[in-house]
Amino acid sequence: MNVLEKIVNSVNSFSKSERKVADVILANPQTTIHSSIAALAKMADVSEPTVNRFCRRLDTKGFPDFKLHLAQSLANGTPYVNRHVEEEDGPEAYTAKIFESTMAALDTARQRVDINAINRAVDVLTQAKKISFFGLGASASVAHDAQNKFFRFNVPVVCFDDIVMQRMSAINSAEGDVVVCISHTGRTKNLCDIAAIARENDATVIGITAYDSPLAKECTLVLSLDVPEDTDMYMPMASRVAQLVLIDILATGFTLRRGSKFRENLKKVKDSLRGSRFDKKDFN
Amino acid sequence: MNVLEKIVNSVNSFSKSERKVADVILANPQTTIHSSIAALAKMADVSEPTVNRFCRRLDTKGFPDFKLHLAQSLANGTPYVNRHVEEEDGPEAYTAKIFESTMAALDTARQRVDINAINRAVDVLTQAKKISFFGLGASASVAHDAQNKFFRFNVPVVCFDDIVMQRMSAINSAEGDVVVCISHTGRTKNLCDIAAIARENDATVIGITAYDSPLAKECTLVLSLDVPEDTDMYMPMASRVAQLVLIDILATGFTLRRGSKFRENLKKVKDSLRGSRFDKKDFN
DNA sequence: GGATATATTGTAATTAAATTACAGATTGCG
DNA sequence: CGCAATCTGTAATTTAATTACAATATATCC
Repeated sequence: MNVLEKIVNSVNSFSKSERKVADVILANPQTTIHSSIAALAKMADVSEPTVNRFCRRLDTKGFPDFKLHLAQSLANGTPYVNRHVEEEDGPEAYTAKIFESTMAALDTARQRVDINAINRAVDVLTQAKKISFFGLGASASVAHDAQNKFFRFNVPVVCFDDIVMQRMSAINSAEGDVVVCISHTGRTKNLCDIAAIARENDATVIGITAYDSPLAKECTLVLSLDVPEDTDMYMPMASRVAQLVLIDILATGFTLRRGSKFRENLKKVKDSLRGSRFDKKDFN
Repeated sequence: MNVLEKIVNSVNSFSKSERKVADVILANPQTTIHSSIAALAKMADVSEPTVNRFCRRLDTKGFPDFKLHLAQSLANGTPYVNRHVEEEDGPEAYTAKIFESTMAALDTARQRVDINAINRAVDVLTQAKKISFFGLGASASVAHDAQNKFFRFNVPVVCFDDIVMQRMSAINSAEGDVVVCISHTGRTKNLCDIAAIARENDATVIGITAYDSPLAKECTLVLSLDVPEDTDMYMPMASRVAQLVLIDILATGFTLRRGSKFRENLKKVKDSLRGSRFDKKDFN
């Protein structure tokens, strides 16, 4: 385990002086790895053996060994152990924290995601006559993104962020159509309705939502992410990124399933954009 | 630069004995970081001062410092390798690869992002009379997401993914207004026009785009991400995720700047959603 | 080709750093 | 309040790293 995390986790088992050492190290991990035990002891206002004991308590052989571990932790990219943004964080701190917590969220998402479900979802999508992406509020932008990606596959794709349009679209769905409902909580009533309506009309409903949620119950197939969300900010952040990555995965699975000649189709779409863009070289 | 790479690169400038040291280190880097200078000297069959001189030649302060650098290189070398999806990948493989390459992209984005620019952007946003988010195609969903986040701050926020609406909105902008233009390549002609128009009308234009692009040239302030994009798939993936995280960061900076009482405002917005949702406990 | 200069390497001495042993201080508990 | 257990610091010791210098090898020039 990462030494920095270890320090934070075992803060309780430290003695008073050891905690002083921990505080100094956590406050300036970068300087610590370039300090001698004497310098660190002075900074923490403790004696040198105390620092040494601190190192040993963390299952390292001594101070030099501890510095080695610390250096590796820092390189690994976890300077800010506490990944939650706090009131007094400066731009440097909150930027790092948000990047890191997002990466951490993606990491857990990767571990928890159900590959089988993904495979079945790709199956269903490749066979779809029409694909609809529905999301409300925060999840609407994810739906838009999905539309943008699947649209390139030359498949009928629809995306609505308006309840009424979604409803009409759901009522008009038929067998062979696939409806993808996106909601982090899975507790948005309107979206549950949409899922139910679509199913009643024989569409296959894929839910990108929390497992065991009301929405999940209405779906044919559930893709759950279960990302830990920092609710302090009252804004969905990591969950939405994870949803986007999931969309990427579905789109990738789609193209792979369709085979190589299909990929030329994608290139055509991309090339079509050329006219609307400045050339890569000759501007300034 | 990575010490290991440095060793490989400067192999030519080493003397005979120094090369012996280099060989031993490259052969067992892991044991090296846990060895004393004496042990390493013995392994390489050279004297201790030779090892020390070797370390100095690599711009380190001495042997302990060298070990520190080496430890960091080793940790840095194996986070998540940027792995490209291949034709024959199964669901398990491409799922893992996409997660990992996204995480890798976020990692480089974090390292390259300009904290100062972020801070200034937050500055500008907190003082804005009106905030507009503009994106086209793939970047439209990022703009939507931004709108969704900043909307909660009770600031006038506007978001258009339609060129005509963007144009009209840009023309109507005035001093104190902030226009955020989002484009991965920064070469979308229409968006460059929008940026120019907005600036002519005294708005502050923030570009979330490639550094040194035509769009960047039209902006007051550029937030560049420079994420390596896997163009094999002909779909923007990692770049969009990075953009989203950047929006998260700006939004977070915004709330922090506004202070704690402001955060209650966010809670109110969130609570307002309650009526549209199923209760957390009593369904099934 | 040999003599001198230059660079390289090693030995031994020195210095710096880390660790240990032990004593004094503090805290908790009866 | 006093004893025991746990911390903490001082000083001694050990270990590791560095420096100074000498010896050796290598290159250069006449």
